[in-house]
Amino acid sequence: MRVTGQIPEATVARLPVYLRSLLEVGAAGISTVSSVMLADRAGVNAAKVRKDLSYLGTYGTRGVGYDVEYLRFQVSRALGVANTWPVVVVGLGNLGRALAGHEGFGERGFPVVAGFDIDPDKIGTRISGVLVHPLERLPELVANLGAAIGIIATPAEAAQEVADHLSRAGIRSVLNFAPTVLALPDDVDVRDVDLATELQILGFHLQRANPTNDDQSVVS
Amino acid sequence: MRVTGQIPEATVARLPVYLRSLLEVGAAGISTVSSVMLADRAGVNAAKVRKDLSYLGTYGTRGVGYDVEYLRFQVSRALGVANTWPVVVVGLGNLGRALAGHEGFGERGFPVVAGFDIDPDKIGTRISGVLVHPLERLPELVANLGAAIGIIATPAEAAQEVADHLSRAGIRSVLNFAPTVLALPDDVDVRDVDLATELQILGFHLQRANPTNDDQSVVS
DNA sequence: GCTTGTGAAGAGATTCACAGCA
DNA sequence: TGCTGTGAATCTCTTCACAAGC
Repeated sequence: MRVTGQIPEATVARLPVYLRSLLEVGAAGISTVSSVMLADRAGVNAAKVRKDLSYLGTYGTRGVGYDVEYLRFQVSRALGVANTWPVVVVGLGNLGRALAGHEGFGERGFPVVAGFDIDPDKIGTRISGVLVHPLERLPELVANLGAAIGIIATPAEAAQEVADHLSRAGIRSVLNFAPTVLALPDDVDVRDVDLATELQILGFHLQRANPTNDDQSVVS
Repeated sequence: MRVTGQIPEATVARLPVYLRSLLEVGAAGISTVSSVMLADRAGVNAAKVRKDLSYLGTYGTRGVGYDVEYLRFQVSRALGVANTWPVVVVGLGNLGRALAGHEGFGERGFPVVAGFDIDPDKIGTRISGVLVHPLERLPELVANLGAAIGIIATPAEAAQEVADHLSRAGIRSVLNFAPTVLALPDDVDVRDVDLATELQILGFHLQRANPTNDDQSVVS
């Protein structure tokens, strides 16, 4: 007997990757996968796949592997993929526009139901198919549309204020693209995606790989 | 004596956040920060800040704190911010366009120097100020422009092939926005940013917070 | 006094290695 | 025989707690 209780965060973060792999494998007409094959597709090692899946339940068959369709169902269920979580995007500049039009969102149960901006020229227009409203209408529209997730794609200076608005409007999950740390109540779940930071991390490794004169290991 | 050697990955990932915080604090005219203040700005705890900074060297003053300007210099140096790493963007759809025009990149030493796409209508045009070339010219232009980082913003189906092209063209760092796992040689550093996955992780927590009928903890 | 720097303890994640079972 | 499921070992990261030093 196994109680499907606490799933480690690191595992949760990999479940979407496994789900994707299972969809690919299923589309290829394969009906059974081993942990090795899944690991290969997901870019991790087999022991990790087995350990991760074991947190969800005992869904494999020893000597055989996992039934693709059944495992796909179980991973979907664990992720709550059956649910639809409507999303609002705040800030329809460069990046907000791309996010509003990102097809992957709607396909995976995250329809973008409204946009918000402070630019009067944008308000009332459709950007990437999403109608843009003034920020003041956030509380009303979040409630009416049942929005669950807010995406912040504003400049850093505006992000905290937007986050406060979202939080007050009842949003409990925020995906933040603004390069700033948001202060929000504990019951609001925030994930940061900082594009420039990602490049800086790559840059760090490049610099280590190509040490220039003054930047080798240094004794100080 | 301290040897500035191996910095843990988790620390490296936080350095850009500290750097940002230091810039903010500096702009506010503050010349000395404590680990508590920095931690606050960076959204982590003070012990972590001190431990992280201790991997770079001994740059604080007991009883006082850190000199903002000096620490900023040291963190910049560790990150290799003095270097400029030219970036190419492959795939100028929705997202690629936004990335090509993302101001934060150029500002932080990652100028976007060329775009690549297979769409003949895009080739030869400027998208977000970046000239778009056919994929075939990748090797030539990567060499001529000294590009160090490749951003993949294509559909998943095209991503592996693009990654192979980048790798063959000499690119050693890849930022991948395509929702697929790339197979690349070990000397190529890949970071994945999967937007839909981020939402799925938020969705997982939402579902846990609002357990519906069939999805509570289950004994199986 | 106050704050850093850091060993040591603790928590969490990964990997190993093998028993258990089709 | 082959592959899963999982304790145990290991590694990594975080946090604690306090000596060192301004």
